[in-house]
Amino acid sequence: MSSSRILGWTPSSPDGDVVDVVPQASLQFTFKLARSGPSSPSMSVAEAPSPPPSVGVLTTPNAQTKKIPRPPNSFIIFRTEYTRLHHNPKGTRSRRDALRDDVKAIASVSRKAGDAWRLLPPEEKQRYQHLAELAKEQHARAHPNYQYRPQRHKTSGARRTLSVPKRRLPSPTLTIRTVSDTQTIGSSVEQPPSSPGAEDLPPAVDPTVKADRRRSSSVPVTLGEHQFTSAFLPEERWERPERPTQTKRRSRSVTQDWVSLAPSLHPQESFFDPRSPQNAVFSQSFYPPFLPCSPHAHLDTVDPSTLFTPAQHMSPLAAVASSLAGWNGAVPSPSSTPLVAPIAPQPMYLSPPSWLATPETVLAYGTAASPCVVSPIPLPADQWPLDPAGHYVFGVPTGWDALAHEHLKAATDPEDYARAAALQEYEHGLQERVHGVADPNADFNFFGVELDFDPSAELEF
DNA sequence: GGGAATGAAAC
DNA sequence: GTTTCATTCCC
Repeated sequence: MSSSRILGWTPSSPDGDVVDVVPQASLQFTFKLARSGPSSPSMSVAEAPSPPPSVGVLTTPNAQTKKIPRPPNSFIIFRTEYTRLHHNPKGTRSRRDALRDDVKAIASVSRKAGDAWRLLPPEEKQRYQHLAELAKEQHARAHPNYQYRPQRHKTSGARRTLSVPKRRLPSPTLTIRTVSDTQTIGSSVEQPPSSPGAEDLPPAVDPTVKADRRRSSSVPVTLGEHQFTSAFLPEERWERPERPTQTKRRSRSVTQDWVSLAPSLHPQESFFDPRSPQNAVFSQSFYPPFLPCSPHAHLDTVDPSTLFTPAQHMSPLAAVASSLAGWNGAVPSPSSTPLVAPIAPQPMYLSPPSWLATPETVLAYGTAASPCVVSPIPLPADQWPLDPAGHYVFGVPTGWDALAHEHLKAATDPEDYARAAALQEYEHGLQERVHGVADPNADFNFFGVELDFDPSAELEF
């Protein structure tokens, strides 16, 4: 049984940590940490992209003030995601968009986020609450002695003598129906959720007359916008990548039309507990359907360089997988490139800032030659969660994937779909590589593998 | 730097 | 019940 080495990097250990990849018989991919490793010669912190933005628990205590921020609550997480999706940085938006934004500027982001939050279906809210709980637990792990101590009697406090919430509206009585209730949806149904990817609500005008901000019943209900009820995206909205011909397939995978995967793509409860990774359950429904073939096929039509832009969403799973497989996204000639091709060392840009990381979410910055640089952000490595065997767990908390799914849905550019599909393809392709055959029933969102090969030998680590 | 949102936690 | 603060954009 061999073990390959993965160089880990964390902010707390700029020199890097050597992580031993320990092949196990289980369907888990675990890392065991050794704290004495040298940093990769081909990967320095300076080369690495900036760590993704944090969501409270991920924030590093300011080195100057050493103030430990509070863990974010569910709404804060939601709002962060909301603004990330709705924010159009000045300078990158079109004149038309800028004009539209100026008009919309009446309502603040927080206001709109609040509206969206109130209209969020309970099940989606629950997910954010779950994320908040996760953040809280992780926060507690990272800061065992932390205690919230709000500073009273600050200058700003005197101003709020009335402490009347400026705009706390009663929760509207909503009838939120999901797609499964399609048959009963009628004119009295409210607009489905304004989850982060959903459409903006009309801006608030006068707080005194906004007690009921429910949409008019005349607003047509848009099906398929529910985060967890649209495993498949509407054809009219999404342009699926053309299915490559079988001749493009170089893997040994079984032939599997994506349509036949449909029954397995349905909303389901998902969770990931690093303390019991064997019980991890992941849902396939977070991603749109994809074509079970090599990603290279899709790269025919998608500029590989765009796969690694900050706007791209790549699962940490895929990132690590890519690194292990020696694929950095640059596939100049798909027709002549084997499924997994050794690629000249070069920095990979695998840190889309849209990705949210938790200690359980391993982000990878890597190169083809230096396996990959693993970064749990920014929890110190010695505080990573351990599985019962003392290994560091590599996994993807589903909640964050759900957010990623929102990103995908928010993207109206069909190319985004293609990119996502290509990345998903890659995970699938790597699974093929590892297993020899892609399991159509496998959850490709969770890359659980049996390491029955020696990656260090094959990839010359 | 204040305001905006909601929720958790401390007073 | 009241206040602070977590995030992050806008003004």
